[in-house]
Amino acid sequence: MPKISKTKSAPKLAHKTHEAPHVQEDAGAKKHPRTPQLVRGMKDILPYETPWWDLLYARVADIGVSYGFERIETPVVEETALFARSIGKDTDIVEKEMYAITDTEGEKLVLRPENTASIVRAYINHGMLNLTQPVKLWYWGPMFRHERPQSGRYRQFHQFGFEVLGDESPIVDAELILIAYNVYKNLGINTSIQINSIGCGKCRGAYHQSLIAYYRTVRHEMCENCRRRLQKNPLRALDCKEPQCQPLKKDAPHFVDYLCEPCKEHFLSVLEYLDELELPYFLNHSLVRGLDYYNRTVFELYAAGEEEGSQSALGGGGRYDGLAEILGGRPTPACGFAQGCERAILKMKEIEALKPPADIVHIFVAQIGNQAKSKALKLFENLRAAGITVAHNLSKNGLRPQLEIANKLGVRYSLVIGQKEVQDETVIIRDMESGGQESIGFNKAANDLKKKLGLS
RNA sequence: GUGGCUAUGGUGUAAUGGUAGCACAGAAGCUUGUGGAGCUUUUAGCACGGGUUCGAUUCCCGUUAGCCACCCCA
Repeated sequence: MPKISKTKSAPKLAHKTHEAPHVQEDAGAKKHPRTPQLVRGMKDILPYETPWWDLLYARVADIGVSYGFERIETPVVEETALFARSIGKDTDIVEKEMYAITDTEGEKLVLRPENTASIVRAYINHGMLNLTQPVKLWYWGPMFRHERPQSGRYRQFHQFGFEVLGDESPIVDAELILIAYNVYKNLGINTSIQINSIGCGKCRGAYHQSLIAYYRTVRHEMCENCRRRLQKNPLRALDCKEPQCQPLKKDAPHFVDYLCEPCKEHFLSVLEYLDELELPYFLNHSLVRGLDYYNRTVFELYAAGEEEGSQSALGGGGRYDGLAEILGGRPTPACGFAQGCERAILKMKEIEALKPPADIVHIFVAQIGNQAKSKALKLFENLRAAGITVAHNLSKNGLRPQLEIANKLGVRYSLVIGQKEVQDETVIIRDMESGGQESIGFNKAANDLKKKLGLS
Protein backbone atom coordinates (compact mmCIF):
# COMPACT_ATOMS: atom_id res chain seq x y z
CA MET A 1 0.00 0.00 0.00
CA PRO A 2 1.42 3.36 -0.93
CA LYS A 3 1.71 5.71 1.96
CA ILE A 4 0.51 9.19 1.47
CA SER A 5 1.82 11.89 3.67
CA LYS A 6 2.67 15.52 3.59
CA THR A 7 6.22 16.23 2.57
CA LYS A 8 7.53 17.34 5.90
CA SER A 9 5.32 16.30 8.73
CA ALA A 10 3.62 12.95 8.64
CA PRO A 11 -0.15 13.22 8.79
CA LYS A 12 -1.81 12.72 12.09
CA LEU A 13 -3.05 9.22 12.03
CA ALA A 14 -5.55 9.95 14.72
CA HIS A 15 -8.16 11.06 12.23
CA LYS A 16 -10.14 7.91 12.54
CA THR A 17 -11.26 8.42 16.06
CA HIS A 18 -14.78 9.52 15.81
CA GLU A 19 -16.10 6.04 15.94
CA ALA A 20 -17.80 5.37 19.20
CA PRO A 21 -15.98 2.80 21.31
CA HIS A 22 -18.99 0.58 21.70
CA VAL A 23 -19.19 0.41 17.99
CA GLN A 24 -15.72 -0.96 17.45
CA GLU A 25 -14.45 -4.35 16.43
CA ASP A 26 -14.79 -6.23 19.70
CA ALA A 27 -18.42 -5.45 20.25
CA GLY A 28 -19.95 -8.89 20.55
CA ALA A 29 -23.42 -7.79 19.64
CA LYS A 30 -24.48 -5.93 16.52
CA LYS A 31 -21.77 -3.92 14.89
CA HIS A 32 -22.66 -0.73 13.21
CA PRO A 33 -19.93 0.03 10.70
CA ARG A 34 -18.78 3.60 10.57
CA THR A 35 -19.34 5.19 7.20
CA PRO A 36 -16.08 6.39 5.73
CA GLN A 37 -16.09 10.15 5.46
CA LEU A 38 -15.11 12.48 2.70
CA VAL A 39 -11.41 13.22 3.17
CA ARG A 40 -10.66 16.73 4.29
CA GLY A 41 -10.32 19.18 1.46
CA MET A 42 -11.85 16.75 -1.04
CA LYS A 43 -15.17 17.37 -2.69
CA ASP A 44 -17.82 15.26 -4.34
CA ILE A 45 -19.14 16.92 -7.43
CA LEU A 46 -22.78 15.94 -7.18
CA PRO A 47 -25.27 15.52 -10.01
CA TYR A 48 -26.75 18.95 -9.46
CA GLU A 49 -23.32 20.45 -10.10
CA THR A 50 -21.95 18.38 -12.96
CA PRO A 51 -23.88 20.37 -15.56
CA TRP A 52 -21.88 23.42 -14.48
CA TRP A 53 -18.65 21.51 -14.92
CA ASP A 54 -19.70 20.24 -18.32
CA LEU A 55 -20.60 23.73 -19.37
CA LEU A 56 -17.28 25.15 -18.25
CA TYR A 57 -15.36 22.37 -19.94
CA ALA A 58 -17.23 22.86 -23.17
CA ARG A 59 -16.50 26.58 -23.18
CA VAL A 60 -12.83 26.10 -22.42
CA ALA A 61 -12.47 23.38 -25.04
CA ASP A 62 -14.14 25.70 -27.50
CA ILE A 63 -11.65 28.45 -26.78
CA GLY A 64 -8.84 25.93 -27.14
CA VAL A 65 -9.97 24.94 -30.61
CA SER A 66 -10.62 28.44 -31.80
CA TYR A 67 -7.17 29.68 -30.77
CA GLY A 68 -5.42 26.68 -32.27
CA PHE A 69 -4.46 24.85 -29.08
CA GLU A 70 -4.38 21.09 -28.71
CA ARG A 71 -5.33 19.32 -25.54
CA ILE A 72 -2.75 17.44 -23.53
CA GLU A 73 -3.29 15.27 -20.49
CA THR A 74 -0.42 14.39 -18.20
CA PRO A 75 -0.50 12.01 -15.22
CA VAL A 76 -1.45 13.10 -11.75
CA VAL A 77 1.61 11.37 -10.28
CA GLU A 78 5.07 12.74 -11.01
CA GLU A 79 8.58 12.54 -9.62
CA THR A 80 9.11 14.81 -6.66
CA ALA A 81 12.14 16.33 -8.37
CA LEU A 82 10.02 17.72 -11.17
CA PHE A 83 8.40 20.21 -8.83
CA ALA A 84 11.29 20.75 -6.46
CA ARG A 85 13.34 21.93 -9.39
CA SER A 86 10.70 23.86 -11.27
CA ILE A 87 8.51 25.53 -8.69
CA GLY A 88 11.45 26.01 -6.34
CA LYS A 89 12.59 24.24 -3.21
CA ASP A 90 11.83 27.14 -0.92
CA THR A 91 8.33 27.88 -2.10
CA ASP A 92 5.34 27.14 0.08
CA ILE A 93 3.98 24.72 -2.44
CA VAL A 94 7.02 22.48 -2.39
CA GLU A 95 7.94 23.07 1.22
CA LYS A 96 4.68 22.10 2.82
CA GLU A 97 1.80 21.66 0.42
CA MET A 98 2.69 18.70 -1.73
CA TYR A 99 1.06 15.33 -1.34
CA ALA A 100 4.04 13.01 -1.24
CA ILE A 101 3.73 9.32 -1.95
CA THR A 102 6.23 6.58 -1.38
CA ASP A 103 5.30 3.62 -3.51
CA THR A 104 6.01 -0.04 -2.74
CA GLU A 105 9.45 0.22 -4.31
CA GLY A 106 10.37 3.16 -2.14
CA GLU A 107 10.20 5.62 -4.97
CA LYS A 108 9.34 9.14 -3.94
CA LEU A 109 6.45 10.45 -5.93
CA VAL A 110 4.10 13.34 -5.66
CA LEU A 111 0.57 14.29 -6.62
CA ARG A 112 1.02 17.22 -8.95
CA PRO A 113 0.39 20.63 -7.38
CA GLU A 114 0.19 22.29 -10.78
CA ASN A 115 0.51 21.32 -14.40
CA THR A 116 3.02 23.59 -16.13
CA ALA A 117 6.08 21.66 -15.02
CA SER A 118 4.54 18.39 -16.22
CA ILE A 119 3.84 19.89 -19.59
CA VAL A 120 7.39 21.10 -20.00
CA ARG A 121 8.53 17.65 -18.94
CA ALA A 122 6.30 16.10 -21.58
CA TYR A 123 7.57 18.57 -24.15
CA ILE A 124 11.13 17.48 -23.48
CA ASN A 125 10.34 13.76 -23.08
CA HIS A 126 8.56 13.53 -26.39
CA GLY A 127 10.86 15.71 -28.39
CA MET A 128 8.24 18.28 -29.14
CA LEU A 129 11.00 20.66 -30.14
CA ASN A 130 10.88 18.80 -33.45
CA LEU A 131 7.31 19.90 -34.03
CA THR A 132 6.41 23.17 -35.65
CA GLN A 133 7.09 25.85 -33.07
CA PRO A 134 5.51 27.19 -31.05
CA VAL A 135 3.70 24.23 -29.56
CA LYS A 136 0.35 25.35 -28.21
CA LEU A 137 -1.26 23.13 -25.60
CA TRP A 138 -4.19 23.33 -23.25
CA TYR A 139 -5.03 21.09 -20.33
CA TRP A 140 -7.68 20.42 -17.72
CA GLY A 141 -7.43 18.27 -14.62
CA PRO A 142 -7.16 17.83 -10.89
CA MET A 143 -4.26 19.30 -8.88
CA PHE A 144 -3.38 18.66 -5.26
CA ARG A 145 -2.15 20.96 -2.55
CA HIS A 146 -2.28 20.27 1.14
CA GLU A 147 -3.57 23.60 2.34
CA ARG A 148 -6.21 24.47 4.82
CA PRO A 149 -9.50 24.33 2.95
CA GLN A 150 -11.78 27.31 2.78
CA SER A 151 -14.10 29.03 0.41
CA GLY A 152 -12.97 28.32 -3.16
CA ARG A 153 -9.98 26.36 -1.92
CA TYR A 154 -9.77 22.59 -1.85
CA ARG A 155 -6.94 20.14 -1.52
CA GLN A 156 -7.96 18.47 -4.70
CA PHE A 157 -8.95 21.19 -7.08
CA HIS A 158 -9.12 21.55 -10.81
CA GLN A 159 -7.31 23.81 -13.16
CA PHE A 160 -7.32 24.38 -16.84
CA GLY A 161 -4.58 26.23 -18.58
CA PHE A 162 -2.97 27.21 -21.82
CA GLU A 163 0.73 26.98 -22.61
CA VAL A 164 2.76 28.16 -25.59
CA LEU A 165 6.22 26.64 -25.85
CA GLY A 166 9.01 27.63 -28.18
CA ASP A 167 8.42 31.31 -28.83
CA GLU A 168 9.77 34.23 -26.86
CA SER A 169 7.93 36.89 -28.78
CA PRO A 170 5.89 39.30 -26.66
CA ILE A 171 2.89 38.75 -28.91
CA VAL A 172 2.61 35.30 -27.34
CA ASP A 173 2.28 36.84 -23.89
CA ALA A 174 -0.35 39.21 -25.17
CA GLU A 175 -2.33 36.50 -26.89
CA LEU A 176 -2.32 34.35 -23.77
CA ILE A 177 -3.56 37.23 -21.67
CA LEU A 178 -6.24 37.81 -24.25
CA ILE A 179 -7.26 34.15 -24.07
CA ALA A 180 -7.30 34.15 -20.28
CA TYR A 181 -9.48 37.21 -20.40
CA ASN A 182 -11.77 35.79 -23.06
CA VAL A 183 -12.33 32.52 -21.27
CA TYR A 184 -14.00 34.48 -18.51
CA LYS A 185 -15.67 36.90 -20.83
CA ASN A 186 -17.32 33.99 -22.61
CA LEU A 187 -18.61 32.84 -19.26
CA GLY A 188 -20.12 36.22 -18.60
CA ILE A 189 -17.48 37.12 -16.04
CA ASN A 190 -15.72 40.44 -16.20
CA THR A 191 -12.14 40.35 -15.03
CA SER A 192 -9.39 42.82 -14.56
CA ILE A 193 -5.84 42.00 -15.47
CA GLN A 194 -2.94 42.79 -13.21
CA ILE A 195 0.40 42.70 -14.93
CA ASN A 196 4.05 43.18 -14.09
CA SER A 197 7.47 42.17 -15.30
CA ILE A 198 9.93 40.48 -13.01
CA GLY A 199 12.78 40.58 -15.49
CA CYS A 200 15.32 37.90 -16.14
CA GLY A 201 18.26 36.43 -14.28
CA LYS A 202 20.40 39.38 -15.31
CA CYS A 203 18.31 42.28 -14.15
CA ARG A 204 16.87 40.55 -11.12
CA GLY A 205 20.13 40.83 -9.19
CA ALA A 206 20.25 44.58 -9.44
CA TYR A 207 16.62 44.88 -8.47
CA HIS A 208 16.98 42.58 -5.49
CA GLN A 209 19.80 44.71 -4.20
CA SER A 210 17.83 47.90 -4.41
CA LEU A 211 14.81 46.19 -2.86
CA ILE A 212 16.88 44.93 0.04
CA ALA A 213 18.45 48.34 0.41
CA TYR A 214 15.04 49.97 0.50
CA TYR A 215 13.52 47.56 2.96
CA ARG A 216 16.50 47.90 5.26
CA THR A 217 15.61 51.53 5.73
CA VAL A 218 12.11 50.60 6.89
CA ARG A 219 13.05 47.35 8.54
CA HIS A 220 11.49 48.19 11.90
CA GLU A 221 8.11 48.79 10.27
CA MET A 222 7.92 45.44 8.51
CA CYS A 223 6.09 42.40 9.73
CA GLU A 224 8.16 39.61 11.15
CA ASN A 225 7.57 37.34 8.21
CA CYS A 226 8.89 39.84 5.73
CA ARG A 227 11.96 40.59 7.77
CA ARG A 228 12.81 36.92 7.71
CA ARG A 229 12.08 36.55 4.02
CA LEU A 230 14.06 39.58 2.99
CA GLN A 231 17.33 37.75 2.46
CA LYS A 232 16.01 34.63 0.81
CA ASN A 233 13.44 36.05 -1.51
CA PRO A 234 12.97 39.81 -1.20
CA LEU A 235 10.38 39.79 -3.98
CA ARG A 236 7.92 38.14 -1.66
CA ALA A 237 7.86 41.14 0.63
CA LEU A 238 6.01 42.94 -2.14
CA ASP A 239 3.33 40.30 -2.02
CA CYS A 240 2.77 40.60 1.70
CA LYS A 241 -0.81 41.16 2.82
CA GLU A 242 -0.02 42.35 6.35
CA PRO A 243 -1.60 45.75 6.91
CA GLN A 244 1.59 47.16 8.37
CA CYS A 245 3.50 46.29 5.23
CA GLN A 246 1.04 47.90 2.83
CA PRO A 247 2.28 51.49 3.08
CA LEU A 248 5.85 50.30 2.60
CA LYS A 249 5.09 48.92 -0.82
CA LYS A 250 4.21 52.32 -2.14
CA ASP A 251 7.75 53.61 -1.95
CA ALA A 252 9.47 50.37 -2.86
CA PRO A 253 11.50 50.49 -6.04
CA HIS A 254 9.69 49.21 -9.11
CA PHE A 255 11.09 46.31 -11.05
CA VAL A 256 10.27 48.00 -14.33
CA ASP A 257 12.85 50.65 -13.52
CA TYR A 258 15.54 48.02 -13.19
CA LEU A 259 14.77 45.88 -16.21
CA CYS A 260 17.63 45.29 -18.58
CA GLU A 261 17.17 46.59 -22.12
CA PRO A 262 15.85 43.37 -23.70
CA CYS A 263 13.45 42.77 -20.82
CA LYS A 264 12.21 46.33 -20.87
CA GLU A 265 11.65 46.21 -24.59
CA HIS A 266 9.83 42.91 -24.25
CA PHE A 267 7.57 44.19 -21.52
CA LEU A 268 6.79 47.41 -23.32
CA SER A 269 5.72 45.59 -26.42
CA VAL A 270 3.51 43.25 -24.41
CA LEU A 271 1.80 46.36 -23.05
CA GLU A 272 1.52 47.86 -26.51
CA TYR A 273 -0.20 44.75 -27.78
CA LEU A 274 -2.59 44.85 -24.84
CA ASP A 275 -3.39 48.46 -25.60
CA GLU A 276 -4.01 47.55 -29.20
CA LEU A 277 -6.39 44.79 -28.04
CA GLU A 278 -8.05 47.25 -25.66
CA LEU A 279 -7.72 44.91 -22.73
CA PRO A 280 -8.31 46.48 -19.32
CA TYR A 281 -5.00 45.85 -17.59
CA PHE A 282 -3.39 47.46 -14.59
CA LEU A 283 0.30 47.70 -13.93
CA ASN A 284 0.87 46.25 -10.52
CA HIS A 285 4.41 46.81 -9.37
CA SER A 286 4.00 44.50 -6.43
CA LEU A 287 2.74 41.55 -8.41
CA VAL A 288 5.12 38.65 -8.05
CA ARG A 289 4.18 35.04 -8.32
CA GLY A 290 4.63 32.19 -5.90
CA LEU A 291 6.48 29.93 -8.29
CA ASP A 292 10.18 30.37 -8.93
CA TYR A 293 10.14 29.51 -12.61
CA TYR A 294 8.56 32.72 -13.78
CA ASN A 295 10.46 35.50 -15.49
CA ARG A 296 9.55 38.62 -17.42
CA THR A 297 5.79 38.91 -17.85
CA VAL A 298 3.63 37.84 -14.92
CA PHE A 299 -0.10 38.43 -14.66
CA GLU A 300 -3.13 37.54 -12.61
CA LEU A 301 -6.84 37.81 -13.26
CA TYR A 302 -9.34 39.01 -10.72
CA ALA A 303 -13.07 39.27 -10.85
CA ALA A 304 -13.79 42.88 -11.72
CA GLY A 305 -14.16 44.89 -8.54
CA GLU A 306 -12.68 42.21 -6.29
CA GLU A 307 -9.01 42.82 -6.81
CA GLU A 308 -8.41 43.08 -3.09
CA GLY A 309 -10.09 39.88 -2.02
CA SER A 310 -8.03 36.94 -0.95
CA GLN A 311 -9.55 34.03 -2.84
CA SER A 312 -10.65 36.17 -5.71
CA ALA A 313 -7.72 35.34 -7.97
CA LEU A 314 -9.35 33.58 -10.86
CA GLY A 315 -6.19 32.76 -12.68
CA GLY A 316 -2.64 33.70 -13.29
CA GLY A 317 0.39 32.98 -15.35
CA GLY A 318 3.46 34.31 -16.97
CA ARG A 319 6.56 33.58 -18.91
CA TYR A 320 8.89 30.77 -17.92
CA ASP A 321 11.75 30.90 -20.38
CA GLY A 322 14.18 29.07 -18.13
CA LEU A 323 12.04 26.13 -17.09
CA ALA A 324 12.89 23.74 -19.91
CA GLU A 325 16.57 24.16 -19.21
CA ILE A 326 16.12 23.65 -15.50
CA LEU A 327 14.49 20.35 -16.35
CA GLY A 328 17.36 19.31 -18.59
CA GLY A 329 15.91 20.27 -21.94
CA ARG A 330 17.14 22.67 -24.59
CA PRO A 331 16.51 26.33 -23.84
CA THR A 332 12.86 26.85 -24.73
CA PRO A 333 11.11 30.14 -24.15
CA ALA A 334 7.52 29.62 -23.03
CA CYS A 335 4.55 31.33 -21.54
CA GLY A 336 1.25 30.17 -20.10
CA PHE A 337 -1.48 30.56 -17.56
CA ALA A 338 -3.75 28.49 -15.36
CA GLN A 339 -7.23 29.11 -14.07
CA GLY A 340 -9.23 27.51 -11.30
CA CYS A 341 -12.34 25.57 -12.21
CA GLU A 342 -13.94 25.70 -8.77
CA ARG A 343 -13.56 29.46 -8.62
CA ALA A 344 -14.77 29.90 -12.16
CA ILE A 345 -17.89 27.90 -11.37
CA LEU A 346 -18.40 29.77 -8.11
CA LYS A 347 -18.33 33.00 -10.09
CA MET A 348 -20.58 31.67 -12.85
CA LYS A 349 -23.20 30.77 -10.29
CA GLU A 350 -22.88 34.12 -8.60
CA ILE A 351 -23.20 36.12 -11.77
CA GLU A 352 -25.82 33.94 -13.42
CA ALA A 353 -25.03 35.22 -16.86
CA LEU A 354 -24.79 31.67 -18.05
CA LYS A 355 -26.58 28.59 -16.88
CA PRO A 356 -26.25 24.99 -17.91
CA PRO A 357 -29.17 23.93 -20.06
CA ALA A 358 -31.78 21.87 -18.27
CA ASP A 359 -31.92 18.29 -19.41
CA ILE A 360 -34.83 17.84 -21.71
CA VAL A 361 -36.63 14.53 -21.52
CA HIS A 362 -39.25 14.08 -24.19
CA ILE A 363 -41.00 10.90 -23.24
CA PHE A 364 -41.72 8.80 -20.19
CA VAL A 365 -42.49 5.12 -20.57
CA ALA A 366 -44.83 3.77 -17.89
CA GLN A 367 -45.75 0.13 -17.43
CA ILE A 368 -48.21 -1.93 -15.44
CA GLY A 369 -47.68 -5.62 -14.81
CA ASN A 370 -44.76 -7.96 -15.38
CA GLN A 371 -45.39 -8.67 -19.03
CA ALA A 372 -45.73 -5.01 -19.74
CA LYS A 373 -42.49 -4.36 -17.93
CA SER A 374 -40.38 -6.23 -20.43
CA LYS A 375 -42.36 -4.78 -23.30
CA ALA A 376 -41.77 -1.35 -21.84
CA LEU A 377 -38.05 -1.92 -21.77
CA LYS A 378 -38.20 -2.97 -25.41
CA LEU A 379 -40.20 0.13 -26.23
CA PHE A 380 -37.74 2.26 -24.34
CA GLU A 381 -34.93 0.84 -26.44
CA ASN A 382 -36.82 1.50 -29.68
CA LEU A 383 -37.36 5.12 -28.76
CA ARG A 384 -33.83 5.59 -27.57
CA ALA A 385 -32.50 4.16 -30.83
CA ALA A 386 -34.75 6.58 -32.69
CA GLY A 387 -32.96 9.47 -31.00
CA ILE A 388 -35.72 10.35 -28.57
CA THR A 389 -34.77 11.17 -24.98
CA VAL A 390 -36.76 8.75 -22.89
CA ALA A 391 -37.07 8.11 -19.19
CA HIS A 392 -38.63 5.27 -17.26
CA ASN A 393 -38.74 3.88 -13.80
CA LEU A 394 -39.12 0.15 -13.96
CA SER A 395 -38.84 -0.07 -10.19
CA LYS A 396 -42.27 1.40 -9.74
CA ASN A 397 -45.42 -0.65 -10.15
CA GLY A 398 -48.42 1.60 -9.84
CA LEU A 399 -49.25 3.91 -12.70
CA ARG A 400 -49.78 6.93 -10.49
CA PRO A 401 -46.27 7.14 -9.08
CA GLN A 402 -44.90 6.70 -12.56
CA LEU A 403 -46.94 9.57 -13.92
CA GLU A 404 -45.82 11.67 -10.97
CA ILE A 405 -42.26 11.15 -12.06
CA ALA A 406 -43.17 11.90 -15.65
CA ASN A 407 -44.73 15.10 -14.47
CA LYS A 408 -41.66 16.11 -12.52
CA LEU A 409 -39.48 15.48 -15.52
CA GLY A 410 -41.73 17.75 -17.53
CA VAL A 411 -42.13 15.35 -20.46
CA ARG A 412 -44.49 16.18 -23.30
CA TYR A 413 -45.86 12.68 -23.63
CA SER A 414 -46.08 9.58 -21.52
CA LEU A 415 -46.47 6.14 -22.97
CA VAL A 416 -48.54 3.66 -21.02
CA ILE A 417 -48.28 -0.03 -21.58
CA GLY A 418 -50.27 -2.58 -19.56
CA GLN A 419 -51.70 -6.04 -19.86
CA LYS A 420 -54.30 -5.00 -22.39
CA GLU A 421 -51.81 -3.19 -24.60
CA VAL A 422 -49.45 -6.14 -24.54
CA GLN A 423 -52.23 -8.29 -25.91
CA ASP A 424 -53.30 -5.79 -28.56
CA GLU A 425 -49.71 -4.89 -29.42
CA THR A 426 -50.43 -1.25 -28.83
CA VAL A 427 -49.36 1.51 -26.49
CA ILE A 428 -51.20 4.50 -25.14
CA ILE A 429 -49.80 7.93 -25.83
CA ARG A 430 -50.81 10.44 -23.22
CA ASP A 431 -50.38 14.15 -23.82
CA MET A 432 -49.21 15.43 -20.47
CA GLU A 433 -50.53 18.89 -20.99
CA SER A 434 -54.04 18.20 -22.24
CA GLY A 435 -54.44 14.79 -20.67
CA GLY A 436 -55.68 13.45 -23.99
CA GLN A 437 -54.84 9.87 -24.85
CA GLU A 438 -54.71 7.79 -27.97
CA SER A 439 -53.81 4.23 -28.74
CA ILE A 440 -51.21 3.36 -31.36
CA GLY A 441 -49.55 0.23 -32.67
CA PHE A 442 -46.52 -0.82 -30.64
CA ASN A 443 -44.21 -0.69 -33.64
CA LYS A 444 -45.47 2.62 -34.88
CA ALA A 445 -44.86 4.46 -31.62
CA ALA A 446 -41.30 5.57 -32.27
CA ASN A 447 -42.04 7.11 -35.65
CA ASP A 448 -45.23 8.71 -34.51
CA LEU A 449 -43.54 10.34 -31.53
CA LYS A 450 -40.71 11.62 -33.64
CA LYS A 451 -43.27 13.42 -35.73
CA LYS A 452 -45.15 14.72 -32.73
CA LEU A 453 -41.93 16.06 -31.26
CA GLY A 454 -40.80 17.49 -34.54
CA LEU A 455 -37.64 15.42 -34.55
CA SER A 456 -37.89 13.84 -37.97
C1' G B 1 0.59 26.28 10.09
C1' U B 2 -2.35 30.63 13.08
C1' G B 3 -6.95 32.86 14.71
C1' G B 4 -12.56 33.51 14.98
C1' C B 5 -17.45 31.29 14.55
C1' U B 6 -20.37 26.88 14.26
C1' A B 7 -22.11 21.50 14.89
C1' U B 8 -29.99 18.76 15.85
C1' G B 9 -33.09 13.42 10.25
C1' G B 10 -30.88 13.55 3.28
C1' U B 11 -31.77 19.22 3.22
C1' G B 12 -33.50 23.63 5.93
C1' U B 13 -34.83 24.61 10.83
C1' A B 14 -37.46 24.66 16.37
C1' A B 15 -37.39 23.78 21.45
C1' U B 16 -35.58 21.75 26.02
C1' G B 17 -31.18 20.12 32.50
C1' G B 18 -35.95 14.81 32.44
C1' U B 19 -33.22 11.94 25.31
C1' A B 20 -36.58 15.91 20.37
C1' G B 21 -40.94 19.02 16.97
C1' C B 22 -41.81 21.25 12.07
C1' A B 23 -41.12 21.96 6.67
C1' C B 24 -39.14 20.02 2.25
C1' A B 25 -37.28 15.62 0.10
C1' G B 26 -37.88 9.91 0.30
C1' A B 27 -41.27 5.41 0.79
C1' A B 28 -46.41 3.23 0.94
C1' G B 29 -51.44 4.17 0.36
C1' C B 30 -56.37 6.98 -0.37
C1' U B 31 -57.74 5.61 -6.71
C1' U B 32 -56.21 -3.17 -7.08
C1' G B 33 -54.71 1.20 -14.96
C1' U B 34 -53.77 7.63 -14.98
C1' G B 35 -49.66 13.06 -13.02
C1' G B 36 -49.72 18.52 -11.86
C1' A B 37 -54.29 19.70 -5.74
C1' G B 38 -55.35 17.42 -1.24
C1' C B 39 -55.31 13.72 2.68
C1' U B 40 -53.39 9.37 5.59
C1' U B 41 -49.43 6.40 7.11
C1' U B 42 -44.27 5.83 7.26
C1' U B 43 -38.54 6.09 6.97
C1' A B 44 -34.81 9.09 9.14
C1' G B 45 -31.51 13.09 13.66
C1' C B 46 -28.92 15.51 18.87
C1' A B 47 -20.55 14.77 15.43
C1' C B 48 -17.17 12.09 19.00
C1' G B 49 -14.87 11.68 23.96
C1' G B 50 -14.65 13.36 28.92
C1' G B 51 -16.54 16.39 33.09
C1' U B 52 -20.53 18.75 36.31
C1' U B 53 -25.39 16.49 37.66
C1' C B 54 -29.98 11.89 40.39
C1' G B 55 -30.32 12.86 35.13
C1' A B 56 -26.79 16.30 29.59
C1' U B 57 -29.05 16.98 23.04
C1' U B 58 -28.98 21.33 26.39
C1' C B 59 -23.83 23.68 30.87
C1' C B 60 -18.11 23.15 30.87
C1' C B 61 -13.51 21.07 28.66
C1' G B 62 -11.14 18.39 24.82
C1' U B 63 -11.18 16.09 19.90
C1' U B 64 -12.93 16.00 15.08
C1' A B 65 -15.28 18.29 11.17
C1' G B 66 -17.38 22.51 8.59
C1' C B 67 -17.33 27.64 7.52
C1' C B 68 -14.68 32.35 7.56
C1' A B 69 -10.19 35.17 7.86
C1' C B 70 -4.66 35.13 7.89
C1' C B 71 -1.01 32.67 4.99
C1' C B 72 -0.66 31.07 0.05
C1' C B 73 -2.74 30.81 -4.35
C1' A B 74 -6.45 28.63 -8.43
